[in-house]
Amino acid sequence: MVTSRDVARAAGVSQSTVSYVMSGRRSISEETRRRVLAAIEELTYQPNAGARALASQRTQVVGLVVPFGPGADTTGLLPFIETIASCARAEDHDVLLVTTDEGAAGLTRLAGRALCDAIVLMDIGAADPRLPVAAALGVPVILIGVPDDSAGLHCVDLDFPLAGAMAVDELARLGHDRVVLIGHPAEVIERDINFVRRLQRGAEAAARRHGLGYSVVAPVAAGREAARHAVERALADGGRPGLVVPNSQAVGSVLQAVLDRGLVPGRDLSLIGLSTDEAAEASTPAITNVSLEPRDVSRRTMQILFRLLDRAQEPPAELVELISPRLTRRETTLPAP
Amino acid sequence: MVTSRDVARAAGVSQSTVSYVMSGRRSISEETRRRVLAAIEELTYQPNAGARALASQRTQVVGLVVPFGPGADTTGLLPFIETIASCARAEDHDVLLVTTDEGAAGLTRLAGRALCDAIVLMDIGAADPRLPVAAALGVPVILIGVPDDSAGLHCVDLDFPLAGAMAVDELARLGHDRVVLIGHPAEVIERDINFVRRLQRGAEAAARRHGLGYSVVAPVAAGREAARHAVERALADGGRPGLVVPNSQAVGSVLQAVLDRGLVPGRDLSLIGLSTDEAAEASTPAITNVSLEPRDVSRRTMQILFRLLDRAQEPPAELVELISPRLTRRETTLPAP
DNA sequence: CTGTTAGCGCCTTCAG
DNA sequence: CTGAAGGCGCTAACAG
Repeated sequence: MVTSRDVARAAGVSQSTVSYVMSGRRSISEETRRRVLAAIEELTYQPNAGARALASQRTQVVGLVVPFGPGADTTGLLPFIETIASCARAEDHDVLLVTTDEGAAGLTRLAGRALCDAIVLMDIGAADPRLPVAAALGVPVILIGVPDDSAGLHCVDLDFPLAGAMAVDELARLGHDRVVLIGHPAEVIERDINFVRRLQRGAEAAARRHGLGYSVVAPVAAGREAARHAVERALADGGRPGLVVPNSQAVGSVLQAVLDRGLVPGRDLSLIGLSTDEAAEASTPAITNVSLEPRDVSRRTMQILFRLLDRAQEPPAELVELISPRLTRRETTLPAP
Repeated sequence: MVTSRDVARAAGVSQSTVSYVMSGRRSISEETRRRVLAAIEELTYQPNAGARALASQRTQVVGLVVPFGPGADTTGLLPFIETIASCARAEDHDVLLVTTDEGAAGLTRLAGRALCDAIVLMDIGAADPRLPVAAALGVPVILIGVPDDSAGLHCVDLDFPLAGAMAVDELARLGHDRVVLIGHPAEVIERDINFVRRLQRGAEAAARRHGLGYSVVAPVAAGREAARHAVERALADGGRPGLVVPNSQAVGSVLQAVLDRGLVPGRDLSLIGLSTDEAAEASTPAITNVSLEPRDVSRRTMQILFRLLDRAQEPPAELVELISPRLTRRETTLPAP
């Protein structure tokens, strides 16, 4: 292993000078700077992360807590991880992966062992038991997801009320006279996450604005049978219904159930999913969707995180940041009138 | 921050005793042991990871290099990551995520900065330029995927020749008289990965054994049009063809293309995909598949990794470990005769 | 502008 | 069975 002392010796300077050349924390004559950099290059020196963390109290690592483990919804998770990793690297940080099945213990470990400088927490429940722990951690924590009470922590999430409103606006524009939301399975609602409610609120308000009928069909369990039942009930009342399916996992089977009834979305009715663009495009027919914008959400998260880490900069005053979704028209909605 | 000195003071012992209690590297009287553990509990002491790494030269971190970035195939990646993280935690290790778009630089960084004790490298190309670098790293590296020349590194992967043979065996059993492989898009073959060829070899040998016709249709580009063309060519020669699609991403559109021709898999022909079980089950109709067994592959990988880290234990003599796939009969293959 | 020095918190050899 | 002490490699005062 080559240390900064080796570099110092090779460059004919003191060890601390090497350190200062690397950090830029004090001015160095062009001459010695060059010599040191040459020696670093020559010896392919790299600073020891543990030693640096010990001395500087900064690990250059971001902890990322992701929803793995039994019962977790991992659909569309990858773009989040990817974007977070990429943003971290852009600031010369690394990402340490922790899974939600460790619960609060994972958080105390990250902070207690000084494994990272900040934590990104995903899969936030409405009353997530980890939040009080997270808030008392002594390390900045940012939530992806909005709980009922954020405990003073910064949150970033999709603007779900707006997502609901956008879907309904579009259905109104296409001439539908009523809107049906096909909800989540009961277990998701239980375990999770108030984004469903937030979306419903937005959708309902928009429906009222447009004077459209509005209903929610009882949550769909996983699987095709349940989707069939839900669609049956959704279509039972006649009229010209537009369907909204705010559930990445269910969109496919709901679409299939509609097709199985001999109805063609895009001709006989409209269906708008809340899902990743990837999934929406991969489907046949391609689904008109409101995107979850994982990349925008992640980017904003990391932006706030690094602002929190630079004590030079003010953190954003607003604790809750909502990212606007994007509606993409594909094949499952009627053509514009 | 509470240090081991604080614990020592609270327990009325020396700091080194605390260290020995935690590591178990020398015998401690039951009495002092109890006192120390009580103090640790009381103060909720956790060892500082940086300090420990610096002193012990072990980080308790596993580097995981995953295929993110433009052009990477991330289908079915999550179960790998999840299983690797879980196995790491089972040995009190953490996982540091690095993306393939850093290339060899990511590897030298992991090792040079002493960020981890061992590295798991995914998305291995047939002649992966990172391999010589990886082999000279001074840190154990394990590959998920089998390159042409493993450079002395341990590899774990699905047994693709066997996967090809299993699919063909099944098609023979179901009474088909010829087998068509619908290959990968040219760009995948280029960039990647010789698993396609390995699978083809296994499939071809099996077809010969059974006296079946065997052909490969020119690679499918991404998208539905390409799938349509491929299916057209695959079915052009008549007979009773069985299709094998060794491409998670293409299975869906190939299936759709078959349906669009008015043919029903499971009635008019058979289609076997090489894909995750999740994707195979989610599809309508559910796809008979040969699974990629990401969990088995990952578990074996981590088992080897920790054996390499315990210099007490012998590493496995065999460098290349192949995991057996599993064929699951679903709705896209004919009923057994 | 540069060098010297004192830790950061823990592991581990050496003494007892 | 336990304590004292040196050092892991780096940062950041403190001195010049």
